Amino acid sequence: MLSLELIRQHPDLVKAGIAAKNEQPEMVDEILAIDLERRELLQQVDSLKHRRNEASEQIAALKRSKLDTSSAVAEMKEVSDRIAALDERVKAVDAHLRDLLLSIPNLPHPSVPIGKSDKENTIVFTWGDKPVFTFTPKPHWELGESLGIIDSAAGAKISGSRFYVLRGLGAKLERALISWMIDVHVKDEGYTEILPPYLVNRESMTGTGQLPKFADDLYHTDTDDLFLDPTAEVPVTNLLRDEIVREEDLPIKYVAYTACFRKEAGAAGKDTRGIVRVHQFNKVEMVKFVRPDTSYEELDGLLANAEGILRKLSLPYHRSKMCTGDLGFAAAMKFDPEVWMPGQDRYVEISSCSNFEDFQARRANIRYRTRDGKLAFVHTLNGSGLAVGRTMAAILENYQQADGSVRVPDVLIPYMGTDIIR
RNA sequence: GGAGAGGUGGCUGAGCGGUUGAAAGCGCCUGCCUCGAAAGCAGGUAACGGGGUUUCCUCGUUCGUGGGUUCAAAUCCCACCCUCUCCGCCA
Repeated sequence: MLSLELIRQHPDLVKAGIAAKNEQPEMVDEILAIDLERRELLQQVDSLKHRRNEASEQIAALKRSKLDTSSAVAEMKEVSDRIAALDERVKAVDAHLRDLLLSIPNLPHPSVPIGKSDKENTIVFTWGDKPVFTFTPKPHWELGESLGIIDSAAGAKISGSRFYVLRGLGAKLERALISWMIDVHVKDEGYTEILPPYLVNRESMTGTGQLPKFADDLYHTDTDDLFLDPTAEVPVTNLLRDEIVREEDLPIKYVAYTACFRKEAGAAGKDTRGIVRVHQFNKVEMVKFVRPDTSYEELDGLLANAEGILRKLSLPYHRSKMCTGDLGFAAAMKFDPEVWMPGQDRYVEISSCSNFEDFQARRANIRYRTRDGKLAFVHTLNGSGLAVGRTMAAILENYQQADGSVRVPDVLIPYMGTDIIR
């Protein structure tokens, strides 16, 4: 959510930012009109309420001196009726204004390159040497099937398309990755581990920005109006919703594993093979709450933490910087580390690290008290560290051998109890 | 699922139709004291929104949420949500 004050004072700047995200800048004019109407209504109703408050005191005084109050009471009854009518209009206008404000995207940071789509993202740098094979490397779905560790047919039977079953060392590798990633972030990088609920309420989804605009991508329970997490970002960020933290407690750094559930509504026909685009996947997510003046520094740290996992696994990757058109709804700046998949001859997004500045903090009302006693919104950031299913796919493709077996990366051997999957 | 208790400021917790934006305590801030600190003493300390002569003044709203009664609601009534205790069920 943007501050109304910013929209009032710099409407053109806000419009430009919205346009850069390929959204509708006309919303700004609508907001300004409604804001004006709201303020006019408030002036009327507030002065009536002032009168009512004064009259109430007079009536109380009359009663105390046992005098007649009937004429004053009759007059105030009329005033109260007018207040009720105006209050109803204020309520409607407030709701409309709030709906509009919740539908406005965050503004891109001024340094983010303008661009229409992911085609205009830029590669910041590339790390690692691509593995050299004496044979044609296979995609992970072929390896997974021949090794008997990824079973897409079983997933389709028991759930539907875009579901899969892991078996044996495949299941163990997934579990090993989750444990190891969390251990790295906790032991080496100072994050606190969180294991949150997978089902969250409407307020939480609104707080991080999934609602109201992206309901189509979410799984929803009709009986009690709960939503399945599309990412641990949602429950973990909302951990501090409506809270006030102390400045000296910032930054607060959480890491959480959850399963993630996404309808992939707009992805028909895309990535239909393998396990890179599915309705349920595992992810280890890092979430930070920081002082506003430090948030871009903290974004660098977050990227280093996400990419550290790739480096420890010796997986080649590059860092992609999102242009304005590919930032998404809530981010002011975003980088996607993308891992090399030799079996598919392409890079695949494996993490996404964003600074939301105060956009989520405003929606979720997450504040901190400064050392001189004032209240201010924190900045929030999050990044995958990493998407676990895609990490497994990258390991299979990068560590495969001529006979179809897969070496286990060194750091995972203690977690796997073996150095080879065959 | 059944029975009961309860949701009040940064925190604990009083209040149960009008003088309560809300006692008291804790915390925090300022001053005195001190070489400095602690203790002690004195004072201050909610958020959000509107208006203005915009380091301040003023008005309004807010006591879980939403309705209702009333000239007037933290206080009375209704519904819902949440927490705690006990019972039932259950991994």
